[in-house]
Amino acid sequence: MLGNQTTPAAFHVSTRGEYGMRLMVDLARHYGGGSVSLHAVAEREELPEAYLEQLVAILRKAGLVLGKRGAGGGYTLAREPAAITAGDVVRALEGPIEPQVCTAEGDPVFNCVREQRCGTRLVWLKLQSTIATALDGMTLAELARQTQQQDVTVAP
Amino acid sequence: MLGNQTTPAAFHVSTRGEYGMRLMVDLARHYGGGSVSLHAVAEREELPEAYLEQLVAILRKAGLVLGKRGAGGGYTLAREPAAITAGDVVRALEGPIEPQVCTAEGDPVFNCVREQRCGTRLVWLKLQSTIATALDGMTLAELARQTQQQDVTVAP
DNA sequence: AGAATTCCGACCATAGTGCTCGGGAATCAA
DNA sequence: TTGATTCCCGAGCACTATGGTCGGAATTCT
Repeated sequence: MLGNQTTPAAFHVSTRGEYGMRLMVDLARHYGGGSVSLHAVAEREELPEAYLEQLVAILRKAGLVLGKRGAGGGYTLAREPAAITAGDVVRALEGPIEPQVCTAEGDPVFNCVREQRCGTRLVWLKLQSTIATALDGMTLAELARQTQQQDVTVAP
Repeated sequence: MLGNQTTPAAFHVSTRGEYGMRLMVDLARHYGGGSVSLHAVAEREELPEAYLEQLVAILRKAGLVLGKRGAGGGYTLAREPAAITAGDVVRALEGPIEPQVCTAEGDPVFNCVREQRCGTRLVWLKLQSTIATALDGMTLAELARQTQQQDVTVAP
């Protein structure tokens, strides 16, 4: 392509985050009811099962889900739904919340020589903390519950 | 690559947004002092001038800057620095703030059939409004001023 | 006229996205 | 023990986005 203007969308969450979140909410809904197979999730959520395998592998390595092999096996949440936040899921699948390398989470990295005269660092810092706070404030329990009842009315 | 785990970073702002924001803050600092050439900006901010041309073209089409050709020409902000927000700049360069297509800005699009039973839509909705509020709350005037004084001390 | 500078569009290399496919290993049931 | 089920693992692949470069036209100032 070229000097393209059609910049698609800012802060877009890829299918990793999207599908992964749906997977986790699905597991939250069935929490306490034994293992859930990826096949079942893929069917309910209408997602490609082979692709979900990749995503759930990441979630397992992040310690968010437990896998059980064999017939009757499947996945379960590693902790109760109220103890897993949207931030946990997003960070596992999409990486650390980090608008810029100089605004990484946790450690205030000072690897940029322009640091002091940088007029834009504040933007990305604020953004980082804002996003993190929002995501860390939502648990899978809430998300699973919110959709039990059908009233998804959000004021703009 | 393959089933890669090294997911780089979530909510990463590309160089379009990064460089563009630095360009705009630079223009804000020189607001009222006539046109500023891209050459000067590129030198001060240590950015590739040819690439900046592309970015500033987008900003001009978005009505955020004005270009003046010829010797002594350059760019100026189209409005006063206090009337341009970080959100304006980011939206122009990176596209609308839209974590998911079903959570586009402005119009609550209902193009998703899963809508009602979708447990994750609330996450992206909240994220969208959170990000937009943060970015729209910062003006170029503030950013330009903040770095005049050297105290960039932000509590984590 | 000549220099400066914006404007415009083509081109290109690399990496990330969004999957598919094949096969191995564990577990359960008949 | 055989087979079905399911997780687990790694390779491959098409497409798009990213992050630029380059050459040249048009405009304006001196």
